Amino acid sequence: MPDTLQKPLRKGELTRVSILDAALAMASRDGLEGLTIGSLADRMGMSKSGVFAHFGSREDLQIAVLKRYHQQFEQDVFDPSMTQPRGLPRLQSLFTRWVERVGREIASGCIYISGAVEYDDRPGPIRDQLIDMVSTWQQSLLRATKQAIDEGHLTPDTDAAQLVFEMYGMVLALHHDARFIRSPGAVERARAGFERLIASARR
Amino acid sequence: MPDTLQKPLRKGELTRVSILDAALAMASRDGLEGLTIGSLADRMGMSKSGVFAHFGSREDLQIAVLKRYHQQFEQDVFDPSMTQPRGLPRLQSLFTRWVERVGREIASGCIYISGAVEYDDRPGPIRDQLIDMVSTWQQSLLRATKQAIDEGHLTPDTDAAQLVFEMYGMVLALHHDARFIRSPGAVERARAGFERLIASARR
DNA sequence: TGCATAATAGGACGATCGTTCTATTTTCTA
DNA sequence: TAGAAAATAGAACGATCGTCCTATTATGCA
Repeated sequence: MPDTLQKPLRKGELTRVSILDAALAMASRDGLEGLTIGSLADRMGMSKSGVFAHFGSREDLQIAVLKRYHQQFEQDVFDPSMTQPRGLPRLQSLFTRWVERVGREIASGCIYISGAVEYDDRPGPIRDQLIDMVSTWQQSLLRATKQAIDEGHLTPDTDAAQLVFEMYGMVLALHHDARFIRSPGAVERARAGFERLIASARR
Repeated sequence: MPDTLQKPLRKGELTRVSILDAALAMASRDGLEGLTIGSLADRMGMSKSGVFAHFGSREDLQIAVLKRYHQQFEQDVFDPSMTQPRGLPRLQSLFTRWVERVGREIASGCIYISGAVEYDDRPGPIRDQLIDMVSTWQQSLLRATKQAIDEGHLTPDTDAAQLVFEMYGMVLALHHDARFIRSPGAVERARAGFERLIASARR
């Protein structure tokens, strides 16, 4: 094996990751646009320029945060669901894990959702990156839904894209009610809505 | 009638309203937090201090924008629906007018929805005001749904709060897909979702 | 253990923000 | 129409932002 990917393991690489984790936590709470190098430096106990040096620009930092969130999301929601049998079980796993994650994120917030509002009218690399990630996730849901139809778990006349639309709405409503309104029971409502949605497409 | 409410009709009052309209348009596009006195002054062809003088502070301006949005929302969605017979017709009118409005707002954006994300973790008077307005709207939907049950248009075992939760999710998904993803047909999906939702609660 | 290099600190920059102060112009009224 | 009051302009303030430049400290390899 040629040593194309050498192992740097330099100290700087470690602090870069820990900065990224702090930035992810802050961006989850205050939004990607609320992420500021000064406050990030305070949180890290570093100087502004010390933090800045790890990323070429604030925009590069924001994109790095986005990629890290995506990576954690896939690892937490997507990957384990792929071990489930294709069709309805896999689709249910995707949704359940998604809802559980957003439920856990109530105190911090989902960057896919907050980012969609922050960048719906702000063109640039961050918006492009975000749309790419969210679209990928929606495509995964769509694929799993179509497979559930192919496997005969859902009726053949099921509108897969419509079902994904409503699934997404369920999670958006969960995020809205739990995080903004702070009304309890939103996780259960999202689950119940999904059950009803599947039930009406099953037979 | 005592002249408790005299008619000032001063010029300042007129420009205040036109500033407010410009501010509403800008806040719809860029969010309430993106609203800036400098850019607002540019748009109005006025000086910063000239604009500022009409509102005691930026926060007061933001709250004024919020109240104006609320007023237009009620006038556009709520009020005309109240002329419909109570029960399902009224509920359908509320949802349809809501969806139509958000559909029209694709180029600008709904402040209730963007504000929910902007202020889900930002305490203060703006958040309080926003929660008050959104809660009022949700209560209106809940009341109309309960009336539809009472009138026998929906089955007695219908979970009204759950139905409102899913209605809200449908509009959030519409806003998300239309404004962020820019995928066409979201308005039709929201309508179709509502139809299915009502159909399953009808018999 | 020395030394090149990576990592970080400190300070300064221009820009933009909300806000305040004062001066000037416009509007309304007696 | 003169004069008080309202509306607006202009400039300056302190704060914060991202970014750049330079000096200092820490790291890791020969």
